[in-house]
Amino acid sequence: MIDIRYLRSEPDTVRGLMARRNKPELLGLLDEALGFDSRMRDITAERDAIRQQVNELSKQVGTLRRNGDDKAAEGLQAESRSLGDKEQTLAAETDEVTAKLKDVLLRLPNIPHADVVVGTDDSQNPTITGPMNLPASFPEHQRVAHWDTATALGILDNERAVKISGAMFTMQRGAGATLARALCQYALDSNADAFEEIRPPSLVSTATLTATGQLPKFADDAYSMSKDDLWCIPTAEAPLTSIHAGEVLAEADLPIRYMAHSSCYRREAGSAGRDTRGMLRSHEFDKVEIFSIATPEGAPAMLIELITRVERVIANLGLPYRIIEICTGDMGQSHHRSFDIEVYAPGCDAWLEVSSISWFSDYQARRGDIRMKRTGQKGTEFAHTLNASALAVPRVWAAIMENFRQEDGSVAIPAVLHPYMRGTTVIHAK
RNA sequence: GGAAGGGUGCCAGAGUGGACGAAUGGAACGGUCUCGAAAACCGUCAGGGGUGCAAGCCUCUCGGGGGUUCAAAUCCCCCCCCUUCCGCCA
Repeated sequence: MIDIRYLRSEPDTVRGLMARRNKPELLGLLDEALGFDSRMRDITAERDAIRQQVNELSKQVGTLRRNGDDKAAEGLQAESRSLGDKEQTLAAETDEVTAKLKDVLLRLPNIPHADVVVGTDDSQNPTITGPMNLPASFPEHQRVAHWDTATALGILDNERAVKISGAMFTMQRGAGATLARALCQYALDSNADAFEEIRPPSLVSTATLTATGQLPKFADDAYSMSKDDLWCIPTAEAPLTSIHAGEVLAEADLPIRYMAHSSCYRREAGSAGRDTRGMLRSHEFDKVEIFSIATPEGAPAMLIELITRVERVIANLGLPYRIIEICTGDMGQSHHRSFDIEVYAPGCDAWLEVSSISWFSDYQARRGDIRMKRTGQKGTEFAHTLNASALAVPRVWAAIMENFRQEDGSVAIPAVLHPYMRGTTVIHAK
């Protein structure tokens, strides 16, 4: 959520920053929020004034009763009772307007950082690093789609995955399955120097998915279990963020660094039929996420740290990659500033998004009520959250199949993964 | 899933309708004392919302939500969570 007090005190600044997202309807939402807020404060003030009178009368009733003056007490009770009726009407209206305001605020996206490049869509995302490791040209034997290579090697069996679960599910076998797991282990080990490993729940509550921003607006994208009011996590970001929901953290304990490997579940409601072959898009995939809660002033440095860490993980695999910044028109709902790392896949002839590194400012913290207390100061403020996919398995797996395919159709495994491959350094057909 | 007992501030813990946003103890922080520390003593010590230049004032919050009442931590209802026992189970 954005800060309603910020919007209230500097509406034009917020309008200006939000306009950079190039979504005109957002300005209407801002005005709606301002309207509800103004109304809410008016009736709250009125309601509280009546409550004050009721509280005072009740105190007097108590005193009169104790002194045995029941007749006077009854008079005051009657007076208080009629005030109570008025209070109830106002309270009902307050609740209604508050709910409306909250609904608008939950749907409003985050305010982009002032340095984010303005654009309308992903075609305007600037490349800020690279391309790195990109050869001038690729030999023919690398111009083969990973699904063909992997199916021929017997390490990808999507046909049976579809039989088991339906369209857009994948299944790796043998060295292919080992490779998927090796990538996770490698990504975790690469960040274990500073990040505490977490094994969070994969099924989470509505509140948890609301904190990170998936709900209420993107409910169709998530799998839900209506019997139990639980949701399958689309990313470990959700449970990691809510670890400290409702807590007040000491400034001295920040930044907090967590990492987690999890399966991720996505309905891909808007993209049925797209990227249906191979490993580019599926309903269930594995990912290692790195996550941090930082102070507002510590957040920019943490963003750099996350980018640096993810870049190192990808670069050490030897894959061609580039880093792009997400422009205002392409930014996600919760993002304050965001970067993607893409790897090049010569077989598909496409840049594949394999990691997203994001700074959420206090947007998620406000939704999840994650606060911090400054050393030696009174009061609290919202912390900042940031996260990055350290490694999303399927597309990296696919890029390895295409970049390291050899003339005989086998695939060489990057050296950094060898420790996790049970001795396999090249995947040959069985 | 069934039964019983619980959920109060940073922690422990009192509070069963009115003087309670909450006794008492501990912790923490500030101070006095001290060369310094300990002890002792004094003080501070919840968060949200509204309002105000500010000091302050008002309001809400005792797991969550509803209800009864002039008045609820306290009475009633629903839900959640924790503990123990039983059942089931990898």
